[in-house]
Order: sequence, then C-alpha cells, then structure tokens
Amino acid sequence: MLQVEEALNTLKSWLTENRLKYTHQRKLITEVFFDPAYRETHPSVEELYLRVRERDRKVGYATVYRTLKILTDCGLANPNRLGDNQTRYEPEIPGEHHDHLVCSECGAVFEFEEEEIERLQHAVARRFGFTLDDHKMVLYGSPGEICELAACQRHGTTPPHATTIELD
Amino acid sequence: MLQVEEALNTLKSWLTENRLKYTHQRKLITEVFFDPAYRETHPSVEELYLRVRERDRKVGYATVYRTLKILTDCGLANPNRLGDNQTRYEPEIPGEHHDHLVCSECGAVFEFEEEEIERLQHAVARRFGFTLDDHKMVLYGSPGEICELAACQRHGTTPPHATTIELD
DNA sequence: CTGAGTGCAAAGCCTTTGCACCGTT
DNA sequence: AACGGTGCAAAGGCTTTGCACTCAG
Repeated sequence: MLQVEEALNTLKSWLTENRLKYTHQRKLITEVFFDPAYRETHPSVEELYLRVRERDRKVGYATVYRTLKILTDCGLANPNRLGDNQTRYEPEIPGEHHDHLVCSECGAVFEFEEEEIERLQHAVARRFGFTLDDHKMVLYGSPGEICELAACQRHGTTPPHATTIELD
Repeated sequence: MLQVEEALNTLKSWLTENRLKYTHQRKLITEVFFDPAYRETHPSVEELYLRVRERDRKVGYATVYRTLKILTDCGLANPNRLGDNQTRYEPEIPGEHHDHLVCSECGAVFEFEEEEIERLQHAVARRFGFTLDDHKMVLYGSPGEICELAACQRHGTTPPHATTIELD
C-alpha cells in the first residue's frame, strides 16, 4: 500500500508542476497499476485497461494510454518490449531496476538484477563519450531437460514470476 | 561482395532444405540487404523496400516483409527495436554479434561489442536454469558537453556510424 | 469560470493476409 | 505440370487523434 501512496504523491506533484490535473481517472489507473497484487504482471495497455474497468466501467481505452504516457514521463512506469509485439509496462520503484529473462518455450517472464552488467553498460557508454541514460535488455533462454531451477510453466514447477507472454 | 555471396548461398540452401523457392525477388532483396555500402544502416522494412525498388520497380511491399521474415528464420537477418517504434533489420554475419548504443539527443546509432556482458548474460540465464538463446540490448546515452569521443551528429563530429533514427 | 481531461469513434501506422496470376522446380 | 511466390489491395493489431462534453483548479 505504501508504494501506491508514494506513486500517487509523485504523480500529483508532477501534474501540479506541469499545470496538469489530478483527475479521478489518473488516480484510479495509478492505483490499479501499483496494486501490490499486480506489481509483477507487466500488463499491456489492454490488460491494465481491463483491470481498471473492474473498478470503474466508464474509463476509456484512450485514457489508459494517455495516463500510461504520463506515468512514463514522470518516471513511474517503464515500457518494455518482451517479445510478443506489445508494449508492456511495469511500475518503477526508485532504486529497484531489473531486467528480464523470457523462456523461449513458454514465454514465462523472470526478473533479474545484475549490477555487474549495469556497470559495464555505463563503461561502454563512457567509451563512446556518452553518459548512460537508460537501457533495455531482454534475455531469451531455453530450460534444460535436467533443469531443477527453471520454473518454466511447461516444465511443471511453480512459477516465481507473474507473467507469461505469447512469443511470436 | 564476398558476404553477399555467402548470404545468397546460405539462403539458397535453407530454401532448398525447406522446399521453398529461390526466386528473383528473394535473391534481389538479399543482395540489397547485404550490399557492403549499406551494411550498417539498420534499415526498416520501408527503407529496404525503397532501395530494392531502385533496382526493380515491380517488387511489392509484402514481398519485402515476407523475405525479411525468411532471412530472419535462416539466421541472416536480425530484427531490432532501437527506439523509434519500427522494426529495423541488420545483416547477421556469423560470429559478429554486436549491440547498440543510441544517442538520446539525436538518435545516432553506434554498434559495440562487449564480451564480458555476453558472458554475464549467459551466467544469468544459467542461474535460472536456462540456456541463453538470444538477447536484445540497447543502451541510450547523452553526449557530454566536453565530450571528445562522442561522434553524435548534433555535436559536429564525423559519425562513425551509419544510422540516425528518430526517437519518440 | 476556463482550460485541461475524458470517452467515443475515427483515423494512423506498421504489418499481415486473401486471392488471382506468375514462375521455379 | 504442380505448387509455392508475387503483387495488389484489403484487413488486422495496436496506438493516436479529433471533437464535443465534463470536471478539476
């Protein structure tokens, strides 16, 4: 719940700074997006739209698109392409960056952090005379036969992840 | 020219294996795609289509899409999303993988290789019990004021890269 | 009040598909 | 000759936009 409040505060401040309005819809969409129960689901716009509609039938599709754009602009949402040709969003928690590993077979999405890769990415940017602003990285992998760790759905283990996408 | 021939041979074998046909269009599109003069331009389908049309006016848009799909399937083309909401393709040279760094300001695209990052990506996949099949990584960076190295167009240096995209 | 925001439907993009004709095998 | 390929135009997804109405500040 805490993070929902923080997100709403961030949103509110950002809107005020930009002379935009803190509307019922923007608040609702942000609440749903940051709902702890859905935090790791990497929803597409449509998926989020459907969840929002469960709470308020009158919210329009376009509003969800527009709000997600705002959330992205104020650093609260992170758009990603994981491989199913849709833009998927995830709530951005300050200081909590992670990247994704997608199972080539079933589309299960796993999150991971790898400080050393991030460091090297900064180094690469620096090598070109740039300061790293952002990056997108997605790994695609196949679970081995004798794999104990892979929690890939198709292999029967309980998934520690919350999303499964349909790869092309 | 060598790589064009190699690509055509690879394509031809693959088509034969799959009982598909080695048509005039597929040959032409592949030749244009692997043309040394354009090798690093990361063309979108439309850009490639336009180039192909310079050599044969009758080639259709759909054929370029279909052929690029084939080239991707037989490992000769690599689709990428660099940040301008288009799929851009680059010729795949065996053993020559690289990733991209995009200038946040002007959209200039730079290619780089970083063995250590690749190694760590394999390690991450392994940690989850997966074998790494593929990955997508794009870095976004800003050129510094006092930057000598950044060959970002907007900053007046000769670009060592061949593509500039329009970021959203 | 006033201008930004919303919902709806229409329009835009990029990409795929159906179909009749064409060309490789 | 047989069957996959091609070109064209139409249709599909996802996303954005125009517009009249609504509501936050």
